[in-house]
This record gives sequence, C-alpha cells and structure tokens, in this order.
Amino acid sequence: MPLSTTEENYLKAIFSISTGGESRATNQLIAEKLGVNPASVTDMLRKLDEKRLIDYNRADGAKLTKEGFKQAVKTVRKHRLWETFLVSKMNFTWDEVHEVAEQLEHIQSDKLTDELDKFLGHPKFDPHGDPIPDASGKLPVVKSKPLPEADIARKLKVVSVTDNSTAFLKYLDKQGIGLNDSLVIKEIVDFDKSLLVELKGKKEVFLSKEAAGKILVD
Amino acid sequence: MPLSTTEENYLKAIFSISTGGESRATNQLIAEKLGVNPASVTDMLRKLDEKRLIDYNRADGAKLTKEGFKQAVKTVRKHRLWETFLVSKMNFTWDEVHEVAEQLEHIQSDKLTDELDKFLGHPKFDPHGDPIPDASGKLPVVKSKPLPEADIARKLKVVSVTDNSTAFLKYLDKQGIGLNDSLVIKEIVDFDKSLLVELKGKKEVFLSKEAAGKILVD
DNA sequence: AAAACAAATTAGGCTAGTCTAAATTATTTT
DNA sequence: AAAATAATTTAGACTAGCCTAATTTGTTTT
Ligand SMILES: [Mn+2]
Ligand SMILES: [Mn+2]
Ligand SMILES: [Mn+2]
Ligand SMILES: [Mn+2]
Repeated sequence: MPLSTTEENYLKAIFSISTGGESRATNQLIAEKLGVNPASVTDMLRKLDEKRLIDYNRADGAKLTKEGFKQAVKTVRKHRLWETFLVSKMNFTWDEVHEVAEQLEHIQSDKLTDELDKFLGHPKFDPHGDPIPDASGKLPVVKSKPLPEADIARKLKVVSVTDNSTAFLKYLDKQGIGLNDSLVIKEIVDFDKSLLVELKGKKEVFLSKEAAGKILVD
Repeated sequence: MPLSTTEENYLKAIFSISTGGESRATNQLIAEKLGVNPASVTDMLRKLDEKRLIDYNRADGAKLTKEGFKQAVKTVRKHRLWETFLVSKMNFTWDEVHEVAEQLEHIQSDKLTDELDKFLGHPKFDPHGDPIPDASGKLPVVKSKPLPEADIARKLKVVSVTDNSTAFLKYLDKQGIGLNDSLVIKEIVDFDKSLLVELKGKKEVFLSKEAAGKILVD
C-alpha cells in the first residue's frame, strides 16, 4: 500500500513538469526527466492511472489526482528538508546535496519528517531557493522571474535556481553568485543576448543567455 | 558495483548471526532473520559467493570474506549511527528507531556517514548498547554476559539488549530497566529459573528466564 | 489529400528477488 | 542398518521495472 521508490519518482517528475511551466506532462518529458525509455513510461503511467494517482491519456498527458498530488508534495517536502539538513547540519555544499536527497526522500516515517522539520526550525526554502511544503502540503508562493526577463538597471535579488546540477552550481560559485545576493542588469549584449551583471554593487560579470535563464530573481 | 539493499541486508544478517554466538550461519537461520523462504536464501548465498562476498557451502554455512565483512560492518555502522541520531536529535525512543534505521542504513554517501558521526560526537554505542564501528571498521570490544549467567549478589550494570523489538523494549521500560542502570540478582527461582532483581538499589522485579537472557550485563 | 515526421504504444524479453512444491542430501532415532 | 526427520536445493513460476524493435496514431508539411 505504501508507494514504491519508483512510483514516488514518477509522481515527483510529473509534479515538477506540471508546475515548471509545461502545459502537459507528456510521456516524452517524463522519460527524459527520469532517464528511462518512453515504453517504460507508458507502463508506469498506466499503473499509476489504475491506482488513481494520476489521470492519463494521450491527449492531456499525465495529470496528478488529488491523492497523487498529495503524495508528490510529500516527497518534495522530504527532498527539500533533507537538502536543508545536509547543508545546515552536515557541511554539504549546495551542489553536493541533490544526489543524496534523492535517496533520503524515500525514507518512510512521518515522525522523522516532522521532527526533522522542527529540528531545522521549519525552514521555508531549501538550499536552491525552492519552497518547502509544510506538513499540510501548503507551498509558500514565491514571486520571481528568470533573470533575462527582469528589468534593466533595477536592483534585483537572487531567489532561486532552476538547475540543481553540480556543474551549474559550481559555475555560479565561481562567478560569485549565491542565493539572496543582490544584482543589477547593466546591459544586454545584442548579438548573443548575454547579460552584463553587477554583483552586490561590486564586480561585474557576463552571463550567457542559458545560464541567466536558470536564475530566478525578484 | 555498489551493493543492492537486499545484498546489504543478507550480509548484515550473516554478520549478526556469526557474531551472535552461533557457530555457523546456516541457510535456515538467515531465512528466519530476514523473513524469507530458504529457497530464496540458497539463490542469494550463491550469488554472494560468486561475488566473493562470502564463502558458502552446505557444511560450513555462510562465512563473510574480508570484503564481505567490510561491507557488513559498514552497514552496521550506518544503522547504529542513524539510531543514535534518531534518539539524540529526533526525539525517538529506543523502541521506535529500528524500523527507520533499517531504511536509513542503505543511504549511500560516505561523506554523510562521516559527518553524521562527527555531528553526534563520535558515539561509541547505540541506543541499545551495541558498539558502533569507527570509520576504519574497528569495533569497541565490550565485556558482557547474559544476565542469567552473571554472579548473584554482585552489583551489575546493564550494558546492552539483544532484542530490539518494540515489544521487548517497551516491556523493559515498564519494568524500569534501562541502559547503564545498575542492578543486583537477589535470587534465582528454582523451578522456572526466573530472576528476582533489585534495580538501582530501589525496587525489586521478577524477570523470566527468556527476558533476562536478552539483557547483557557486566 | 498524401506524404513525412514525431510521439506513443505494443510485443516480446531481461534481471532481481521472491514464492511453492517436489526432490535430494544429511542427520537422528529406532 | 533401516527408517524417520530435518535441512537444503531444484524446478518452475510470479512481479516490478526496465529494455529494444516494430507498429500504430497523431500532427505537420508539401
Ligand atoms: Mn528519488
Ligand atoms: Mn533543491
Ligand atoms: Mn535494511
Ligand atoms: Mn541498535
């Protein structure tokens, strides 16, 4: 009756695709996110549909049911709490936590989840700026937009990053960009849309359009 | 290349049978400990033998190789560190930790294990009095014997318990017996070998032969 | 509307880990 | 030493989750 690790990973993938701007969680997007073959996804989506955790059909893709949504949010909550734990108590850096949190998120113990939350002081955001659902599943609403869509010359704050890969996070470290840092767009280079950005009123750096698109600011 | 959760559980079972007084880790004992069918055990022992984690034959049962021993100890270390974490940081009681630790012990991250150890202050014993192997795999040696084999009228100390089930631990709680408590055997009742024990110089309780046998003292 | 392309599904197969029932091997008891 | 009993292994089967290759369905392009 409890969900398997694999089922939890599928629900989480559907959740993140659906809340990440895409209009439909398609077979292909899910396959890509989980690194499995589309044929495997067909099997699992059918199974989750039978279990009433999603509604699935070719036209609309996969949509979480109430119960499926609840389960997905629960896993996301655990993932983000564990990431916070790893950084604030275990001396991990923000680029080291993802892999381990992928394992820890599947530990089944409501008591542990709630005690962990308490132990950490009921954090609202994880080390990547992602909101942490509370015990009832409520998510803090965050106002933010990708850096390339923000106003020029206005003082902005780094709210979160949408790519948690070690490669990207290490790159940000090297550029000197961290969560909650303030920055100002000085200029958008015409031919490649790269950004010239002033950091914390100090140094200036260039960011490619791709890199900047993964930084959310407000 | 890393071991599966199942493989780790088999190695741990063999370890605990071998170091728990039994002369041979037999198919049957392993099956019993893991709650699986002996036919399944045959399959897995053959697989572990092929992977050179154990030496197995009918006559001698399963014996951990150097590598198998190393892996088993590593899992035991994680299990006991997580149990300690749950009790000392997450407000779990000693009868609540086992099940969750069974899951946590399979998390793969040497960095996490070592940081956890540091965070807890390099504990030497878990909440059940079991010794925690250090990072190199070394186990503190503990001198102890089952309560029924100890001297009468001598001041003894509860060192550990060999049954981690909720039922047994709750029973000890109710009797008022905890780790490191001092006690004295006042009398061994002849016909059923039950023990009359004085706790912390205060109250006296009767313990059945079975219950007393699961309490190790020094 | 036909052809071409893309997305999803079907068909068949694989591995890990489990099971039951039957057969074999080893150990006791008579 | 034979018979009875206990422990282990074999044989065959099942589920979860994955794969490749082939086919079907749906969407664009011409
Ligand atoms: Mn995961
Ligand atoms: Mn995160
Ligand atoms: Mn386990
Ligand atoms: Mn323990």
